[in-house]
Amino acid sequence: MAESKGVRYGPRERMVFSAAQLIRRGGLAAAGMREVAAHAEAPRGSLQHYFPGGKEQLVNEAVTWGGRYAGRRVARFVEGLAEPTPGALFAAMAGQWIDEYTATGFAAGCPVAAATVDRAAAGASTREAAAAAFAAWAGPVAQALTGMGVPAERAGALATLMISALEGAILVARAEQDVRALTVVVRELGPLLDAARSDAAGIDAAGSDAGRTDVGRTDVGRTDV
Amino acid sequence: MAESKGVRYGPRERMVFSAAQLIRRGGLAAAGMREVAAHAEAPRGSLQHYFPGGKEQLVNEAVTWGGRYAGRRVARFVEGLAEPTPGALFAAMAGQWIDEYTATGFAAGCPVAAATVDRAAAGASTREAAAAAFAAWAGPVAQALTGMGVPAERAGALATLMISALEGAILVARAEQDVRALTVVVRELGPLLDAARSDAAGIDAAGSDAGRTDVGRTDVGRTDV
DNA sequence: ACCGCGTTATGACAGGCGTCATAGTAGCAA
DNA sequence: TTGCTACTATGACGCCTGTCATAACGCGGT
Repeated sequence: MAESKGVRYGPRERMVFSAAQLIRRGGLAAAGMREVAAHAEAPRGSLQHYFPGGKEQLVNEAVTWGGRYAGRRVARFVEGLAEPTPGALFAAMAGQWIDEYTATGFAAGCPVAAATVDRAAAGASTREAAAAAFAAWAGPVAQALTGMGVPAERAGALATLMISALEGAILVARAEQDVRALTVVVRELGPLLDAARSDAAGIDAAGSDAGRTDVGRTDVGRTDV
Repeated sequence: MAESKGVRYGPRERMVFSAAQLIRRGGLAAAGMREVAAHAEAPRGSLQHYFPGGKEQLVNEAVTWGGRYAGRRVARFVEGLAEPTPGALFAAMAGQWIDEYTATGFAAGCPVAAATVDRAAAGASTREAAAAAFAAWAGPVAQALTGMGVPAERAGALATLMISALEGAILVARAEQDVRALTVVVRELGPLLDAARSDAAGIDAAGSDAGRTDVGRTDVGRTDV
């Protein structure tokens, strides 16, 4: 995104991208090889050329891409925040999903989650790709938290909490076809996250709008996943 | 589970049960009709007899069963808690998964999550079954929270938060093949949940072991899902 | 004996899947 | 031109899926 060069993405990248999209919508079963090529407007014959490892390779690259994308977004979110607090970052992360769901419906979820659900039991390589994707996502989050004053030894745990709550809320939201779960976790988790800053002593009790996190549109970055 | 009557489950129930098990492991694609019958040791010909609605009906019943099972477990957890606090309930819920994963590995996840990931975009009926399953789970949780002193208007939100965080942590745990995410969400969320009790004023700041939640084995109920 | 009904058995069907073999095209290099 | 390489095209293979049609079984009722 915004790679700024005028290059059209090549067929290989488009197929990885399309695979991620289709996985987002209906799991691994919905991402048939023929359908991926069609969705990417790429020649079917290129599949065995670019992905000699077959579907497993394609899926793994799609999952890896998803993790890297999420990680890159975190940095964007941070620099787009008016008041950089942990709760505000979490609100921005969830806000991306809220925006997508309200704008275009609840058709798609997280590709890493789908790959985990469908392949965690079998195939070690895809499971490892999913774990790496979560790590590539949690890393920037934890780093951002430390930058906001959260003690380093706590940042990793809070990053895991944020990602877990977000993934779960995405699931519930898709099932309910309602962003309620997403707004709820943002509202309930915001104060906890903000209170984790080491310089935020004494503001953990109800009051204090200092690190107040709003639930709503974020307008940070693009939602063109 | 402990239905106490000596009746063996009929083939119909066994097939629903087996479908849920297989979905837990590899998503809807891993729950083929023939395989469900084999896993349930039920005659293949009974499938079209008991489930004239085809796979969709079977899956929906499996998802519904999963939701009801989770809801029933909540009541068991509550009555098994030494000190009934919201954080302790959450620890017990996550503890069931920690126990299963440490004992038998990370092969299986939540069937409702898998069904949501695989069918939320298509097929409205399965998506509705998933939403109903989450509701059948969140209801008892919210009720238990109010019984612990959480204001009624907050209990629903906290139940959603608990379920979301748990579902997400299950995902991350399976990807990482490590219960870390589960223990982390329990530890980080416990104080927040306990502080939500209306009679818990002033104990939200670091100290107070009153509602301390331990992460670890729970030994509450069976894990025979 | 006979019927009726709930249940099971079995095989076939069409369709989709991932994979592969094989041939073909385009473009650059010498 | 010739040759080499990167990429594309196409059809077929075997396998598995969900579904259906059809027949048979078992057993209680009368």
